[in-house]
Amino acid sequence: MTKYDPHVIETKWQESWESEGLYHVFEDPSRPKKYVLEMFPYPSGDIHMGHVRNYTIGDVVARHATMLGMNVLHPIGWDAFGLPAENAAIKSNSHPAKWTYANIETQAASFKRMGFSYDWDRTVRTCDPEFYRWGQWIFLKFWERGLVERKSSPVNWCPSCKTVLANEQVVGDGVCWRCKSTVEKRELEQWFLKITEYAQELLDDLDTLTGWPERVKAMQANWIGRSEGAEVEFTLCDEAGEPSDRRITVFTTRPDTLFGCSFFLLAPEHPLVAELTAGTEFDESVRSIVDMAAKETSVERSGSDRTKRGAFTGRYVVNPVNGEKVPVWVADYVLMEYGTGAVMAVPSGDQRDFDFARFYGLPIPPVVLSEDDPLLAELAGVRERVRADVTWPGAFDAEGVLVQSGEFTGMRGGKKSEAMHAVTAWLAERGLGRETINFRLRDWLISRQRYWGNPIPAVHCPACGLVPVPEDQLPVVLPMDVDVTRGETLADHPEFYETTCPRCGGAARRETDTMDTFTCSSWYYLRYCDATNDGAPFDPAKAGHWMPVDQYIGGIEHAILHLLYSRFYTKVLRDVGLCDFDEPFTNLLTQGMVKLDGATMSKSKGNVVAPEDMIARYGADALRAYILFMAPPDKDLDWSFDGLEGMWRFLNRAWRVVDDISQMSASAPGATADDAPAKALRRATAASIAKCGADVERFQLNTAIAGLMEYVNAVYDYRRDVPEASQDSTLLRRAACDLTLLLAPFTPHMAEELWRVVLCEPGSVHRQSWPTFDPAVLFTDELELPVQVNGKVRDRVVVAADASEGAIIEAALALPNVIAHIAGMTVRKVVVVPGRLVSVVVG
RNA sequence: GCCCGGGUGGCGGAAUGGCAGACGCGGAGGUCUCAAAAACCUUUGGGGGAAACCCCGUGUGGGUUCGACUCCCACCCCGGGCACCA
Repeated sequence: MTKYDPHVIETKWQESWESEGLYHVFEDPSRPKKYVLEMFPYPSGDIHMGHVRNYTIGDVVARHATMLGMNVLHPIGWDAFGLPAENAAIKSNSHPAKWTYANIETQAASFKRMGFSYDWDRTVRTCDPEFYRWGQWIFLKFWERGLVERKSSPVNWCPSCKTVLANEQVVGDGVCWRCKSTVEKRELEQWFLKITEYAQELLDDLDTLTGWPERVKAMQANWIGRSEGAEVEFTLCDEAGEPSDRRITVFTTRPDTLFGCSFFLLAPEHPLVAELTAGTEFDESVRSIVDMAAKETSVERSGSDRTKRGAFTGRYVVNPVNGEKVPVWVADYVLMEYGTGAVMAVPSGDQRDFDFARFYGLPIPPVVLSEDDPLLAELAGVRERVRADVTWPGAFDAEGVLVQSGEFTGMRGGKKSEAMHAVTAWLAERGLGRETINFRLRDWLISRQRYWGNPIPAVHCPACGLVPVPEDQLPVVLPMDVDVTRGETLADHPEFYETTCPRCGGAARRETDTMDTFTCSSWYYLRYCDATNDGAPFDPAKAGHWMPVDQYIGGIEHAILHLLYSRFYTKVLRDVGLCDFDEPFTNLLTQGMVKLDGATMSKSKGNVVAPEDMIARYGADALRAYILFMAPPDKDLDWSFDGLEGMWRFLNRAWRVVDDISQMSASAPGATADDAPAKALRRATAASIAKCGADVERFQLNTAIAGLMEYVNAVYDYRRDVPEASQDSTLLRRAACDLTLLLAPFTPHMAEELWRVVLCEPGSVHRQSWPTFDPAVLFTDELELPVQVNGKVRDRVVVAADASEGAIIEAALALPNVIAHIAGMTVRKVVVVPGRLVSVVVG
């Protein structure tokens, strides 16, 4: 009789596994490979419950796959660059590297204490030169392919983080993803990766990701934001309508409404605005709109219930489709970032234009009418404009029939309509427009004005311009003598930035911006395949063996950011010739958040439940099993202490029954019991093996554990129902061994102790095969089938497993409660679902 | 507004068109004990009934089906993403 003592056995086995190299893995082509990966952590400090959940899910999946005989890669590493390290260094008067590496040590110790089955030899830390060197190398490959651009544009600036941000890092109501400060727009010259060149493929390939959750794919599709339409050329003209040689292009999804364009709009930031109004009487009023827009944040400027403001520029453009002269206005609701920053206003077909037209008294000529619009009687078939206003309360933007639209009158209009294609074709023939696809996705701004990041390998040469650092000079090493506590960045270190041009040898300045941390996380999963390679980021053959990641597990908060960037990197590396696959992550599991009373746990709120405290009390195995049991992995979970005690009880119950069975003397040879309890136990064993495996494969880890509880209950039932002297110890020992094997992925330490010490079985439980069973055991001689009368269960019938349909019906109709419910009625039909139920229809 | 996901006991949750509520927490009662803890046993959706058993019940309203938590249509509510996107 031994006691379950997790504190002794857990650390004992952790040390043992490490010295045995139990989780060390190498490529073995003789077995099917499986790459199980959890999103790597940021070394923020102690681990929290979210980590426990994320990495436990992955560990169960990896261990189960290993027991199924697969060649499993299950690595870990740290996403180690980033601003929190700088902030922490300032606070503690230290260096970001010191803080980062110390936290990595702490987290690594916690992960080991949780018993995760990582191959530690493949550990990646993105702030190690051995890693970031290859991030720079990949950047140069992007550059060679024309995917790197340095350009000036209005960018997001976080005043608190003192750096620019990518669009994807501006979240919610225009706040910084990390510090939640409101982001400002600034016109700056920055480095971009041209992710937009892959917009169409990133969108199209979402359809191939059948192993991804719908909502993640929907979020990415939303973010990429494809819309089909046309570019249309408007020609600037003078007040008399005499055209100039100056054209302004607009993007529209509704070229079919072109005849309804009654004014033309420019964004306040549009470069033409100042030029058009300079020195005219309109300059002042236009400037007031421009200034007002500039002062407001993008949050203040958005919101559709806001009154739209604008000013006439005094200039006109010619509508290409009818030669009409329309006034050019500046309007604060036109965005420079989307389309061309210029819009053809069709107030009858667009609510915003409608509001604007009403406010400033501009005409609203109807061009697309609903079938039931009374105006249709007046305007049907009318090609010329006879009406320039409507009595509608708002714009009509649905499908309808064209009126007052020249030769297109009578066609069906709407998005992607007949008229849209016809008008676009007409424009294209005359060189006045073309079909276009517009994306919401912007290029990825990757430069950061921060120290603790991967230096951008570029040199500014007064003679040669921007020059890439040659490959053989990589890495551009991040110097360690920068004092962030004094607010220093690389730009404060002449010994870093003073250099010579790699091309002409003249004096030059090294780039002092670093790369967005998301560049590191966009390819780290490839590095794990070949983590110590010092001649390349990875060997394509090794990546070819392991990639793509079969199962990726992480938080939903990366639905756009990390997952989109990684997909982009993979596609570029494929085009570079380093990968032969299109997508990095075949299956994705987005695990839910761990909350406390509905709120996210955070140190600042002081509502953190520390995993370490739970381990100290119940051990890592109980914590692992409990966090999995609380809810399905993809659902948010509200932490509660109540059930943890129950999980502790379950582990003790399982321990006790295995321990008891291990001490039974062997039953007489050949004396295999075949009574009902023995059959029931055999069936329970087989059913549990089947259920547990199937549940793990579909990530129902909560029901997998529930199934193990049922199994333990079944073993107790047998021990209770059969007198001790008659119990079949062979059968029980088999059950105890199978139970231990099934527990192994979930509670690896307890299972190991039971296997090696209590049951005295040879070798590690984690080197055993997943248990199998004889399906024949699942069949029974007799079945109990529910009998429904008109859809309601009224009785149960016991029949032989091989009974004929006729015999089943006969027996069912003879049941007392069935007779009572069909009395006085006619049996119309009897449905027998084999092995399931009997359904009697009466009327 | 558009796009996703969700709505089941006191609670976490289960049920891949077939007995709704598995498993666990919590509750009630009991066994063991001087007592407690631990362990074990019984019970636990609501209502009626002594019981057999009956009625109601998976956000709402319809539909398909012998049979619907599950499939279809419409709607309500909650969570999330996008959004003055032309």
